[in-house]
Amino acid sequence: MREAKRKRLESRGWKIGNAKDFLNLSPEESAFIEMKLELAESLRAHRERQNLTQVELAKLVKSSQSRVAKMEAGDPSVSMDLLVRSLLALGASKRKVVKIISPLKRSSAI
Amino acid sequence: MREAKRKRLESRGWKIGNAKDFLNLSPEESAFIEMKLELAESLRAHRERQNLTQVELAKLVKSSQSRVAKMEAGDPSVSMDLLVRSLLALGASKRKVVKIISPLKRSSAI
DNA sequence: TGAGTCTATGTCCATTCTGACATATACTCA
DNA sequence: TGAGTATATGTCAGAATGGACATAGACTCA
Repeated sequence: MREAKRKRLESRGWKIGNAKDFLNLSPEESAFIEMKLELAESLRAHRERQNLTQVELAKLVKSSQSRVAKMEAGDPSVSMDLLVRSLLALGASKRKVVKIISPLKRSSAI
Repeated sequence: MREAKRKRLESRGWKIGNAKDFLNLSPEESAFIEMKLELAESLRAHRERQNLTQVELAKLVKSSQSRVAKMEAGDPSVSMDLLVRSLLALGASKRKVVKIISPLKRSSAI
């Protein structure tokens, strides 16, 4: 719990300041964290783009809302595997932007 | 042990034939496996280009020869995290790695 | 032939990650 | 106000993955 919290804070630090040497991280470690954060942001962006809630995405990837929240928060407890899998699931998802437009044209939206 | 072997064979199958529906894998699962195999190949390529043995690479990434062998073999027991970390440790650029694992950019799905 | 080197495979136990649950916060709307 | 909905955070038991070890196979060289 100590370590977990520290790591989470570190991630946040990266997200905001993006300082090179925020803490004693090797270049590879930094690159790895940055990649995970990019995936996390991308995940949120794509989810919102498709007007899905975290609960819906969770169902889509057979996970839970809380884990989706952690994915998007760049929580250190989520693996790159899970992030990538989720992105793939979102990409393959055929549920579209229908929700907003549906009153006008029902169902036609792809 | 049963399941593990099955998955390993599947991976091999993909590597060779790259048949779409070799076994009942969803498109996302297939894409994910293919990504891991690309990372695995890339890892071996990088290592060999630098004339390192598996033992030396293992030392570099604080792992063991057997695990390196499994990484390069695309064994299902190795995570994408480990593959990416190892590639970065070998000096692969973040950009290059992202190119392999960033799903939605390459598959055009939104 | 046999020793040396490199890689592959199986197994074990410890560490890490995951889904699920509980709970809290924030926002909207009536 | 309070109910409804969406997201955030903590926790934990079980699943997935990790390093290490043993061992086998393939190859070279003397």
